Amino acid sequence: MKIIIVTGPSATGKTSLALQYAKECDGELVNFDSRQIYKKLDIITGKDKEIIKNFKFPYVPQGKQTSNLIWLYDLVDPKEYFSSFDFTQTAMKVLMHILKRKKTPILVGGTYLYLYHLLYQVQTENIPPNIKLREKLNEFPVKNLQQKLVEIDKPLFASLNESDKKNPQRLIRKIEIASFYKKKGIKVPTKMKFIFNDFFKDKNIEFIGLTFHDREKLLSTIKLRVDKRLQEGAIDEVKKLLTQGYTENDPGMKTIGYQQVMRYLKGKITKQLAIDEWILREFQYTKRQLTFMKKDPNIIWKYI
RNA sequence: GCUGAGGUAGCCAAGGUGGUCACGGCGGAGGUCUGAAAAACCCCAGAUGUCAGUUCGACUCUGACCCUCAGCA
Repeated sequence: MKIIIVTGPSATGKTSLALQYAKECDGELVNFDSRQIYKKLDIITGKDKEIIKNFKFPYVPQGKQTSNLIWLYDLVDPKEYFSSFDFTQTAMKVLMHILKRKKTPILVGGTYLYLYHLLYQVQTENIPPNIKLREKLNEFPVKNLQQKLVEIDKPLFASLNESDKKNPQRLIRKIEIASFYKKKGIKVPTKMKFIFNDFFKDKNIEFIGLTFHDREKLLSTIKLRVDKRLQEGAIDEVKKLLTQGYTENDPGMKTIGYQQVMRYLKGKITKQLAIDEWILREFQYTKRQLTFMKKDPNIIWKYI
């Protein structure tokens, strides 16, 4: 059985390539873009709804299509949390469903962490996030978070790298984990192993990464992308969300583009500044994703 | 042309009675990544407008010059 994966920065043509594969091997797309999971965030997250709508499966008479061309779009409300764990759980169900019907799953997206967990993570214990605790701990300075973790599990803290030791979000997660184990009276495994997810072991995987050959091209493409989104009505999309009561603190709204446009609409920055910052954040984000992805030896890179 | 203010990294910007590696922020490079990831972090590089003078020693004091801004002409 075949599974195709297409990843890389935005505006590299992931969707077109995925659709090409869909035609070639009777496939169905599975989105792994963390922002497109959200309902109502269409324009700025760049959902290709038009392309999808106009897609025709070959060899299937019109009106007889039973396939869902893309999965995991519009799954949750912007006010809801959705984690990489949630993604993995949902994606596994979808993948099995697609394979059962003898179709080819084509994973498409840019959130490498989601893919990483799907492909490599072995979930040993079920330790859900404690939102109340997080909200409380978010008020704490890093020093206190470090102390707290040291109190609960000193070796775990010691095993963290310099970056994580100073990272509030990661420390809070570690506190959640350490507290869980302590309550159960089990020692926290400081080193957890990564194994290739069993599900993928017997599959024929084609793992494609699309990227630009230079940064200038990346930046100019992002500029054009942002321009396009503005023309498509990005500002109105945010206006509408604001009137519906969404705020910059909602999980889904913590997204590049929405943050900047919201600040513009609230009169905090000029429109030009909002646009410039949107482009800059998008560019920086892409560089971070590429840093993460390039460690994955399984990706076959294609430069455009 | 005169008067005033000022010239510190790509941008913003602190400083001092002259004395080890000149505070920061943004941006840039490189990284981190196990239930927030379009998140949150780590880390590295980079500067005293020019030329003289005073001094053991000047980014700091003096002078000239160049440039910027404001006001007056």
